Amino acid sequence: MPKVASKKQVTIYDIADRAGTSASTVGAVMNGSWRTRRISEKRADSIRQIASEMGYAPNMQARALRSVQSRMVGMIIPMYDNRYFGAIAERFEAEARARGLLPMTSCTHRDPDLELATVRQMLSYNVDRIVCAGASDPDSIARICQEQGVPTINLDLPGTAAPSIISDNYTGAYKLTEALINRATADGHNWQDDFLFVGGRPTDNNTSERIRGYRDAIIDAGAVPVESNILACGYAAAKSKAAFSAKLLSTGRNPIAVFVNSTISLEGVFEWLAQHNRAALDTILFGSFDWDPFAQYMAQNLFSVRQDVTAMVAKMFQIIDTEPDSAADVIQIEPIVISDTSSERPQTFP
Amino acid sequence: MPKVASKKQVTIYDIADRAGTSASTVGAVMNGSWRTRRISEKRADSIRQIASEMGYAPNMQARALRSVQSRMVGMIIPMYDNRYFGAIAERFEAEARARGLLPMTSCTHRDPDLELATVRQMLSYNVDRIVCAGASDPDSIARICQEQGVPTINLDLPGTAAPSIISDNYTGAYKLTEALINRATADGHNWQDDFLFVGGRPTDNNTSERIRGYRDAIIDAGAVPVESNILACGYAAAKSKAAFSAKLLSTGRNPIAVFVNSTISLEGVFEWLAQHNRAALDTILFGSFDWDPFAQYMAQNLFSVRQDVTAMVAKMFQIIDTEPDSAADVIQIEPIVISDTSSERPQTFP
DNA sequence: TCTTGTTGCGCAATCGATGGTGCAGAGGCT
DNA sequence: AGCCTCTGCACCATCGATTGCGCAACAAGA
Repeated sequence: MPKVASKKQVTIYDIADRAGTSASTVGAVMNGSWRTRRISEKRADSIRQIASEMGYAPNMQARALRSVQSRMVGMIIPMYDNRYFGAIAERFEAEARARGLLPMTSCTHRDPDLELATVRQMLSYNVDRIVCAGASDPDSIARICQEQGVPTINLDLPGTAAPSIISDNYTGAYKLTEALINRATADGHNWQDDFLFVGGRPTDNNTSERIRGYRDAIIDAGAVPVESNILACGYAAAKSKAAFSAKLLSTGRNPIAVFVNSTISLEGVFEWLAQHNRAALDTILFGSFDWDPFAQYMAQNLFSVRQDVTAMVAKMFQIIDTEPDSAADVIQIEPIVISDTSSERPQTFP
Repeated sequence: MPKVASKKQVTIYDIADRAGTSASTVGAVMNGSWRTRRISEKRADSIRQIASEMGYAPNMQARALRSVQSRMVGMIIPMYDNRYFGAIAERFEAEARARGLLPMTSCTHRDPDLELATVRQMLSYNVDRIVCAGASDPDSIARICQEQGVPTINLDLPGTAAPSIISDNYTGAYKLTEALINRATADGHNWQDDFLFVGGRPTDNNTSERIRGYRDAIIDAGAVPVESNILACGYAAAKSKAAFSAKLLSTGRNPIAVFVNSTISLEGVFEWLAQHNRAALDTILFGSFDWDPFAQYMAQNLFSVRQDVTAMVAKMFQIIDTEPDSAADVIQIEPIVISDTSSERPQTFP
């Protein structure tokens, strides 16, 4: 990066000169500690006046260097390619800003090495806290952060070394599966052998909990889960597309219902169907764990689970605000199950 | 934010002690200036060895305080609720990381005040550069950054006070409009009075350029643009939904074609149609300036313009890398026009 | 008048890395 | 032996804000 001469920054020394006082007094006034340092109201006012005239802004580097607190909070997140993570980033930034903290978010592509490298980089900048959203290995991250005395907190995927805020994946998946079964049954389908689960990593907590919910709902409906119908092939659209395609080509028939474990996996499924079997888009029942507006409005028969991102991030900051070093509890937030939108009144033009 | 005791960070002084040398020597070795400071190869090796054993990581606050360069680059962006801006954030982070810079991105909701406040906050942290992506008022931002000697660069929306990298909106819109007209004509429709333009802000450069492309393509097709068909009502889904709804209710008929100026506006249009006029989803021709996978796969008759985000961000960093203080040129990158996907072979099961 | 307390503020060290400057010792030349 | 040139490194001030400590001025009580 080419260097450009950085011009004058107003410092507390400049203000002290103009105010005929000392830098420490100015510093105390500017950072709010002036009452405990017994600076008079009058002097504080005049300093504030001069500071605002001169356009003073504190140098956060200097403050962080001296006080160790940087007022930066970092977050790693897998991707920005879906509404769920987009909303997490957005809420995280808003809540951080509301507290005067500088949010730094970085997407790490579900790559454990990149996650660690990014966290190390953030630690170099003395971030006060790190949020691991959807991290592959939150416990390793928690460990290296603890060495530096930086607390972490997990979002979306839980860990055992720091508090975690996640959705109630089991219940969400159970209800979503149940809704699909009810609809399939109402439509007179024999869904038992033709109800797929597509996407996700079998090793991650979210996927395994959702599979558990999927299985239990099937069992409670009096059927037997078919293991070969569970295609936990990863999240990426290309992977779910390939797995879904292979499954359909091997069975030679359309499924009745498909539980898709993320919008990004749903993208792969829809892409394949749009290209090879468009009619099935209107006949198969879809369940999506995560919500996307286009999928929701366009598919006639889509049920979604929408995770309560606002509540999750709010809860997370509540923990950050109140508990300095919290236990590694897992807090579950109930997601919202959305039935398809086809219930609203049609209003067609002739 | 509660304070947690921050433990020992390894510093150059700790390493100097263990290596039996001085902090300045260690510093020189760690930051790469050791050759010009005539540190011997042997000593450099032993210091590096010890540093890695002790797990040294430089304190970037201290470095930034002393050297003025923070190695942080900030970016403001409107939202993360669509693929276009999500991709911009993702590419920005990747390119920054490849250069050893710390990316900081923040979404500012197209709110000029929030944009300025966020930029000021970033300036407090001495970011080396600020990228204004889709900023409402990039020139004001450029001005306050210039006061601090921090260069800026505009992405997506141009400004006059800093270099800008944008899509060739005129050409993209012209081609998109042309494609829609060709299809409508081929389908035997009389589209001239029923070709809407929905979404965007008439005051922003992208919208006005796209409207210009839309108009010119209509004129070149031998028709006359209808001003009341241009609904530049803002980008938000709720606004486009309301404008589109009002238009349809006032004319009492479906349009033949709709040019929608962003996926977020398309969301509003689709939402209204899904709720009130679902059949029209399959009959109206849609053009979307910006691409979304679900919209693309699900709509039978959607043409999209996909902006070349990778090229745009690469070009931006090329300017950042090579030209210290570049002229306020506007560089246009050609976007890609995508016809609907209905051309691929169908493969339906019985 | 002299101690004791309180108010109001300045001094100076400090955080960790950077970079200008100075200086000892080795080696070469006359 | 005396002088010069390099080599290799150490010393120290500095960036801007924070903070422990100290001290003058004044009031109040004895």
